[in-house]
Amino acid sequence: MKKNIPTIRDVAAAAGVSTATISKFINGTQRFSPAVEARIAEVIGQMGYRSNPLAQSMITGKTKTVGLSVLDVTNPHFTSIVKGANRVAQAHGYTVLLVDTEENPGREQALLEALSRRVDGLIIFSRMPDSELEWLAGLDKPLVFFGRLPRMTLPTVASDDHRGAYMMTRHLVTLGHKRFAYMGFSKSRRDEERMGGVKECLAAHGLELTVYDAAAPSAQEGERLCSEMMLGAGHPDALVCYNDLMALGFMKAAQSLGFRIPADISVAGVDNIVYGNYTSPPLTTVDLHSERMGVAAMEKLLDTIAGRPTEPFTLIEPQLILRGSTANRN
Amino acid sequence: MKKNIPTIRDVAAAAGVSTATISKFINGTQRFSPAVEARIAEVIGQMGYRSNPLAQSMITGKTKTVGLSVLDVTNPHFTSIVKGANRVAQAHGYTVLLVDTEENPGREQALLEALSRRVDGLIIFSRMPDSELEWLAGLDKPLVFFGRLPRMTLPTVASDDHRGAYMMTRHLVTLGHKRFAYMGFSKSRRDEERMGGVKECLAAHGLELTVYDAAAPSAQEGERLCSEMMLGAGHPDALVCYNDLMALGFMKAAQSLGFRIPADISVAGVDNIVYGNYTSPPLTTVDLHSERMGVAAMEKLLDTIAGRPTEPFTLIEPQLILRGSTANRN
DNA sequence: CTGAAAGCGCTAACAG
DNA sequence: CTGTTAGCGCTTTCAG
Repeated sequence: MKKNIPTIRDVAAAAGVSTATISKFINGTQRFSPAVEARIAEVIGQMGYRSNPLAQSMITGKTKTVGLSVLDVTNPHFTSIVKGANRVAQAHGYTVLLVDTEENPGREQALLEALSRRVDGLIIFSRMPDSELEWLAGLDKPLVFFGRLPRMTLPTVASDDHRGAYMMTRHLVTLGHKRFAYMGFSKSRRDEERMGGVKECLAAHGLELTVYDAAAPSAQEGERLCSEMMLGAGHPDALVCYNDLMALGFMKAAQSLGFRIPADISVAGVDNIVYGNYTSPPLTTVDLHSERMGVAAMEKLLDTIAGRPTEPFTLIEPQLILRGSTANRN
Repeated sequence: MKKNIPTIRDVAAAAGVSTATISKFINGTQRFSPAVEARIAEVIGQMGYRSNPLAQSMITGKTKTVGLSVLDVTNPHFTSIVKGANRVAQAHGYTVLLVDTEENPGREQALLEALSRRVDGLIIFSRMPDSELEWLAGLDKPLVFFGRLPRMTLPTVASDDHRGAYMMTRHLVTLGHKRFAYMGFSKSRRDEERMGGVKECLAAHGLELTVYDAAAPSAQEGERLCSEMMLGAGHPDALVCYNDLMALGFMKAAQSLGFRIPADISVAGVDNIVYGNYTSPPLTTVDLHSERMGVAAMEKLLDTIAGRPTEPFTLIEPQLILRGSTANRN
């Protein structure tokens, strides 16, 4: 099974030319006499030679590869981003190397460090504290970050979470809801923005907000927090969740506790993951345009790599998606 | 922004030792006098030196990195596999580089080719025709393949799809269903096995099967095929889908056409994706133990890389998950 | 204990 | 058109 992988030297020898010639031929850097080209092509063909990208990268400093690091490949929001990024990268001849960091946040730095040296640029979705963000710049690679940064030192792509949450809340207020709850995930950088949007809107209408905090942005946590929220004295009549996953979990648990959605409580999520379509009732949500975020981030990265000028900050506008999980109380 | 990344030579010079010493120190290959070690550590620290993994890999031939190629990161079945594989890899100090091939099957070979030279081994989920499988072996890398192979030339991990489908069908027959339909996805290697399981069971009970074929293993296709299946003369009373995604789509479409599930038709999927829990009714399915498959594949790969002996073939047993989308007709 | 030197596989001037 | 000659940044004998 140990086929000796041929090197450029083997090929050169077999074809009776120099390694430089092979190199130039492979990369199309230069043309040669038909006789030589034919010979080279033939030898390469029968030896099954492929240039070693590592050696190639080491000298050119280019890998035609970009890294994309996400928090959880299991979350549809992130996989949509991946889809978008992938499409753009492929169109430009780049390969995307995906890394899932959530399994072990402690290893994130090591992971990114390792990845950064193997790619031409990085797109990062991270929960890293701002202090460590400095460190990212030290990687000395073109880099695009997801989310709003306090001091915008890195090129970023972000959704307008505050606005999305505000819009959703505004809608629910208009529908006549009075007792609001927000199921958040405070470990996320964006939780604050979303909760802020909800609060700001409620404040403007003189309404209160009860906040619940999940340990993970998952359906399971949504289920877990449900009984706490619904079985106290006077449950809320409108719930905005940090994301759709949590909303899905909540709805299931609420329904199995005997509550009707949206009759007893309106539920809304954020992300517009595709599975929100398949629940009963289907989930009202805020579309953050995940895929478009992936596209924008990859375009920005590729521009940076190519030395093209780019906007340092792209904000993607949210959009309300109204479905059956919210009702009119007027 | 252009920090000159320090090389081993810079460090050696600054520390007043040779590059060889630095190299050995970094890799812990050898110990040195406390004085020297302290000096080196200090210099490395303040220069922020990190060895270049490319150069390192080029010479050692090891990357401490493995590639995992999946058909669609958007499909929960695959992301579960990723989770499992990731966990094992990290536990062994390996980094997983994930690649999504479905966007462009035509580019799959190029993608794998590129990836293979950058990693110590590969785990591949592919729709590649058997003829091209040969080519994979030619990559000359430790490699684990998902699915049953005709001529088992590669180490593989597979679910027992035939058995799972048989079990599910058996259960539906026992429940008293008479008119069976199978919604397949013939482009997949596993479709045949699943359909075979269904057919074999039905044949044993003298029952017929109507087959529908989807263009993609997606919820959207499930929705699309629904009207065709349900609005003809005499619709089926039991449907087994190639996967849960298709089942989800079908259920939604059927319900919006006014059918009740499972009263009018029992629906079952395969994969046991988490979202099957959040539909109404929740989806009956066959758990293929995706995550366990990822674990098994990664263990097998790591064993191969380390030169440890391994079973060439691992079969993961399926398990029936009974939920509300199937009913008793007796 | 420490260093000199020979490359890994490939590209990039620079000659011819 | 084609070849020579330096390395890229690092590891690894092999001496000292």
